[in-house]
Amino acid sequence: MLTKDEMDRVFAALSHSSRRDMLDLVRDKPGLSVGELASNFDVTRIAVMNHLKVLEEARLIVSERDGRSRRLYLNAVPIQAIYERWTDKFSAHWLDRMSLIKSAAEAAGKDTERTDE
Amino acid sequence: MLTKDEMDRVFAALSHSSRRDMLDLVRDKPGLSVGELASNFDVTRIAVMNHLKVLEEARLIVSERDGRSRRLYLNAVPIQAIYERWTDKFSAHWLDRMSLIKSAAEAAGKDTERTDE
DNA sequence: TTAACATGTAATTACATTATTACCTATAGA
DNA sequence: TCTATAGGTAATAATGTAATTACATGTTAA
Repeated sequence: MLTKDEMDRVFAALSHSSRRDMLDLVRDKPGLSVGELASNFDVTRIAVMNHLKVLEEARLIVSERDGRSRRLYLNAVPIQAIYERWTDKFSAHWLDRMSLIKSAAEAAGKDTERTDE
Repeated sequence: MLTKDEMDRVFAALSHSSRRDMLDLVRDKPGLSVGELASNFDVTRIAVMNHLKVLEEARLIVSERDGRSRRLYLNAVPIQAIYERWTDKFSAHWLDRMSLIKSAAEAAGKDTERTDE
């Protein structure tokens, strides 16, 4: 279980699409270096490092030094915690109420580009 | 499945802790009015409405008019989509690599205050 | 119709995040 | 050593988000 503060950091980290992309890349190439990671983005290496810092402070990415480079890895623990938050706290209720919610959505005409997804 | 743009809106909406709290409240009292929701927060009603707008644009909350008030409901669909993203795209890999990731984290000494060696 | 109420919009200000340039540190290998 | 390389830090500019006050719209009930 994460503290409220850790939860804040994880959600803040996930709120930027480049950072979500970074998680995808590190997942696909565990042990990727900072430079290799940065080469996948249009922004500067420094911008990527700033994002990396946010991800590391949220503990979504962990790293180990390897000579003059640094190897990056995904850390699943915070994601597991979020998964548990949603499933335990939300989904258990939400699933029970799915039909109510869906009908409410349709009645409100807010969900109308596609009435069925 | 959500578009990249819809995904952006959902993560952005979830990034603010007041908005996550609002989801909890609406889940617990489906059909809650805007004013009732606002009474749970220290900020102004307008600030709450701004948050509400973000949540509605992310389709995490839907609403129906009821006379001069508005009833709010949770919409589980975007959460389901995220859940599927993480589980299909991330967790399947992450779970396979848990031990690798954990040992990497410990080697880097980034994941715990305790240096267990 | 009118008063009170519930909600909504606009414009502004304060604050936080993102991306940049310039500079600094540490390592591998000729 | 010296130099190219990989990474890291600091300060700042540009952009985006959050919260506010003031005003506007629409609904109920007397």
